[in-house]
Amino acid sequence: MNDKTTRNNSKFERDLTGKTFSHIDRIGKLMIFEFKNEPDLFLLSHLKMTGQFFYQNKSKVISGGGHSMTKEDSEALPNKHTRVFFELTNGSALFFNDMRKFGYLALTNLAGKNIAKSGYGPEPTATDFDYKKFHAGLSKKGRAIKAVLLDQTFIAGLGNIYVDEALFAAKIHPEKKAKDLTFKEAKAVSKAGGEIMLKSIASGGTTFQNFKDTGGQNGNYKDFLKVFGKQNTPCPRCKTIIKKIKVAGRGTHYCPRCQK
DNA sequence: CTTTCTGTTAGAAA
DNA sequence: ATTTCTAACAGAAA
Repeated sequence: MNDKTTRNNSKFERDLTGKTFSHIDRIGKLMIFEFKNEPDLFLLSHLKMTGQFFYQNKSKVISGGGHSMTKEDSEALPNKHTRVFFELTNGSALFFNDMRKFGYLALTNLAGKNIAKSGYGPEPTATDFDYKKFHAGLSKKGRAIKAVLLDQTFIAGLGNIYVDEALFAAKIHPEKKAKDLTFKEAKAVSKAGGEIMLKSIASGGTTFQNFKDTGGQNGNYKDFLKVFGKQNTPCPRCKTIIKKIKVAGRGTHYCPRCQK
């Protein structure tokens, strides 16, 4: 929650009190909450680096007042990283936690939601993802392929972990110029990216340090990672030691032998 | 102790 | 126009 939203808390509360969540949409890493009978009201939320949503049913929601610091209480919500929480009519609650405060919740209207959506490129998970168009786009980019894959306006949804994993799957060096990818490579890396995302979603995401899902569970995709965080260990394909370098300002892991 | 690193991206600078 | 760098923040690790 940034300062701007904090200052607007009372308006934020006023605008949402009595409303009913009806559906949660998404584009890239942006969550879009919709409301029953409110076609011109949307709640946008981005988790950025450390944002988390937690849902607790009635029995677990604390009612306030003094309590001892037991082990169980260490997971009590709200806690010091809780920026916003919603008390729902069935007695349960939804908490938005964000240690580093980069994430946000923001109310907007239909026009605002559409503007936000228009800033995103196609999703590699889409069944109609256009590989030809993707390759044509790459051919105009002189930067490293990794930088382009992280560019949400160009292709939506991939973050640092999955870009490294997709480049490894497609055997492409992260610093290779985007324009130098063949059609075959462009198709392979975008296809791998989409498949990796879907597999990760199916296993609850990647818990790198302290990510938890809405119910407080770790993600299990870390068990499937091939190169991310695997620097100084053998490549699962060729046993060459995985390297870690910096590309586009981000920690980048790759196999110097497999990825050309 | 200080420095560097971290799952993201908007906005400034080049 | 496009690309790179920096800042926003808190905490863990080196």
